[in-house]
Amino acid sequence: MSEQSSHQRIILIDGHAMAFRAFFALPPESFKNGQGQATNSVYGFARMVFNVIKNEQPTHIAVAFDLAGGTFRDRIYDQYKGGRDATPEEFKGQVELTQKMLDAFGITWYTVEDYEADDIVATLATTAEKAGVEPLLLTSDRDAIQLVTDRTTLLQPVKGVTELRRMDPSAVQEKYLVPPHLYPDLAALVGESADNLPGVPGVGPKTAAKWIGLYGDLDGILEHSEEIKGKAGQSLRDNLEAVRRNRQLNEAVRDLDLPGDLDTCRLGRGDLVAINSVFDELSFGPTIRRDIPTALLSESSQKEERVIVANPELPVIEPADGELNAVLGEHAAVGAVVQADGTWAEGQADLRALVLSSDTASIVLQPNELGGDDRAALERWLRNSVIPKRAFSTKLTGHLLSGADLQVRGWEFDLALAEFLCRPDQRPTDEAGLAMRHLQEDIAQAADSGAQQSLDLDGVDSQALVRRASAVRRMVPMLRAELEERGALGLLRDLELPLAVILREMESVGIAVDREKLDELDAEHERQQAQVAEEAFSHIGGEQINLGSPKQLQSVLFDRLNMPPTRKTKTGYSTDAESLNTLFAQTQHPFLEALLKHRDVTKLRQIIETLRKAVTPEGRIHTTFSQNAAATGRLASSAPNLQNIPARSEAGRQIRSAFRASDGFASLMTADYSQIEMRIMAHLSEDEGLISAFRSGEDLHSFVASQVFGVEADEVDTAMRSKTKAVSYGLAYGLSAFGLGRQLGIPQSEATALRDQYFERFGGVRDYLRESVEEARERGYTETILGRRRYLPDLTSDRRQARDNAERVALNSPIQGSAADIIKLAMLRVREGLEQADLRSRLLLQVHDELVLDVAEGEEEQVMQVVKDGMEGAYELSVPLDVSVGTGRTWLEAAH
DNA sequence: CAATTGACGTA
DNA sequence: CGTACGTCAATTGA
Repeated sequence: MSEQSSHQRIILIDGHAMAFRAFFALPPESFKNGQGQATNSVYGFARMVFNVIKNEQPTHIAVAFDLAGGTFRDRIYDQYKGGRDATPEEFKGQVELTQKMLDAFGITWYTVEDYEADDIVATLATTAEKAGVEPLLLTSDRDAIQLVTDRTTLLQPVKGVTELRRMDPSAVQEKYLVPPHLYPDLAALVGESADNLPGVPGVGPKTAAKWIGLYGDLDGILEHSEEIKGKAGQSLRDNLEAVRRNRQLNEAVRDLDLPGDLDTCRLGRGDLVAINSVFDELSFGPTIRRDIPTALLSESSQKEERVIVANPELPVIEPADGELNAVLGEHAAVGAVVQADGTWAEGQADLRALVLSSDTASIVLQPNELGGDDRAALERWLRNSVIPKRAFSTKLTGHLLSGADLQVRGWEFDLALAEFLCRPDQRPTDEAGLAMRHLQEDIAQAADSGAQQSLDLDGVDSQALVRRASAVRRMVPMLRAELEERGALGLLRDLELPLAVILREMESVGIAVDREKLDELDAEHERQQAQVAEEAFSHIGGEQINLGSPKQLQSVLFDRLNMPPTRKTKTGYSTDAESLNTLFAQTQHPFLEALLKHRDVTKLRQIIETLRKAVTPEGRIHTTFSQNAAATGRLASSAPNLQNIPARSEAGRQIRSAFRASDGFASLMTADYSQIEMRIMAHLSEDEGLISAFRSGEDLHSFVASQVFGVEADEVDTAMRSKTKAVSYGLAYGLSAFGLGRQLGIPQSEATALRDQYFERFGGVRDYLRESVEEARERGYTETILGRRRYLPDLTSDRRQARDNAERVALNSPIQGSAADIIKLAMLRVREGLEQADLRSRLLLQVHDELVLDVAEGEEEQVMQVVKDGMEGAYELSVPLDVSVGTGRTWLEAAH
């Protein structure tokens, strides 16, 4: 690490001045925590800290605050800093929060009774200079200008708190017309309105600077005040006392007695657990959560690390080499790099470099360039399941290594998953996305900077890779501690981590697709789309509007055809399917029918098109499963999403016939849980009625309906059944009587009655729902059967809307989340069962309550057994888990 | 050109 | 004014 010298640098921040600026830089109404406390200033402060650390790479940092109550300056001049506007209501409390946040950051802050923040800054700057540490002052207070020297630089905020101007002695001279040490002299003459210090009337910076030029300094001017001619001279003589007072007040105190020494201010004492808990309290979002640790735990605050670059000629992973063996053998993190955009080019991503990082050194290597012995050593190391491996994303890293024909065993920690288990509502920790963004930045950066001081690995900055890998390594213990605190370590180790391996395989295998079938479907829908569009145009006078434009539709429907207004949206009236149906019921206008049909066909065609584009040359589609996208713990599928392939409409379902068993396999198998969420509801609520409904083995909704309506099972008609079904599922979603009524097209009063009737028979459900929300409110989180938590601070919000929403989430999360837990367990069991029985059949997809598999010739019976057992026995509820299985040539045929 | 919005597919 | 997602096209805004 050649560029890093032993140069030390301290950032000194005037806390009050900057907190106040931050307050005005960001709108308080957009930054509120769960208690309604404004946090905009705190947020701005955090961003400022991040920026300044990132840009200046300091080794030390400290913040100084004023104390309430006066200082010695007030005793000298009772109008000092008078006449200021009252502190804005929303600023109150934010300084204390900022201080609390700084504690979590491990940043030392000071207050000194009777003195101002500026005096603290002056003292620290003086001390630092003496110790050979370069001070950088971050304050908007002009009193700090006097502190600038050739070793001390002032960072003056220009706009907000992140846009800073560097003020060194020559910059001060240029802007203020005097050198820094004379600025207080000038300010004494000119006055300082911020401190309510009036200067000499008629004397501005130019005159003051001229005088200083003539007489050397303020003392010289005062000595020769009688000689100064003109109006300004007289004005000076009339205000000598004020000038002397100003000068006395604006002199910074440089010799305060502060606790600790410079080392107290050293950067790198942050505590991730504390940081996150304080961010929770502040309701801060994902960006700052990601940024702050990188700054506070950055390389500059750590001891230097040796970097070993392994090239073909360097035999660095030979186990005989004691030191390097230790590097690889001990707790290493693994980092990896991919070349392009991570899409499935020929089914494989392209690994360009791999970083192995330990506490003592990092090794950068290019696995594909490695010589035979080294390559073999690397393979052995990666395959050894006893050696724990960690990565930011084990799934992504696994893909990359697999692309280089390297197999990994012994994954022990995954930062992205750990982070997700701690903060499931924090959205953008999409592992691939985040890693990719970083990598692309690296690549772009490497391309930009022609001069490379670090080794260039095909345009990838090896230093950046090392920084990332060691960041991962250092973050692991912190996240682990946090997981432990939240009781989620087992969830990571026993569920998510092994699942990541399975998902990697599923993504890598992909699912076979019948391309001709897709082409066929596409052609058919294209034809239909054109036909229906013509039909639609014919009903509005032949005008060829864009049927996909809500805006154009609005003008046709509501302006030209004068149809009654529908539900309001941000941009006008809604034209969604429900609104159009309502309009059709009112107007019988044939255009609406054609439009709805056109929507249908267009949607299907889009889906088909998306799928067609996703088919690889090998005739397969590889989705990506995210383990950290859905806050309930469900998986999400993307690029393309294979969890929303049409199933409800007949036309849509045909798309499923394009998914087929792979070559060399006999059939596709689908296996799904029936009513898993209602079963979980029965389990969690311990409602006897619901439990016996499941144990009876009869149709659930009919059984429940017969209870609710008090009729025999064979007297339940379809209307009763569907109403009951709507109530059942509505309950799990926190549905209101209003919503239920709308859904069923019955008056709200009737919906209320229906729900009451339901609760009369299933009182346990009502009690459970009520109690579970209350418990969540007290604890601050909901929990699934496996202890997966979801934190819901809004349950105690005083904003109705936010609270109601959180309550619905609290009702649903344990149910949806427990279902997700169960099918994840099932996937581990199925995968294990297939391996144990030495079967070739393989998992392909998971669709929340359904698994899809490739079944090899002759394995159908065995696979069915493994899958059924694996799923049904995944978790023991107080009701049985029922799984139905189907097989067929295509996904459509396999459905049941 | 990137971000947002409306609409709609799934469980 | 029912939970959880991802994707598309049109639109908006920098």
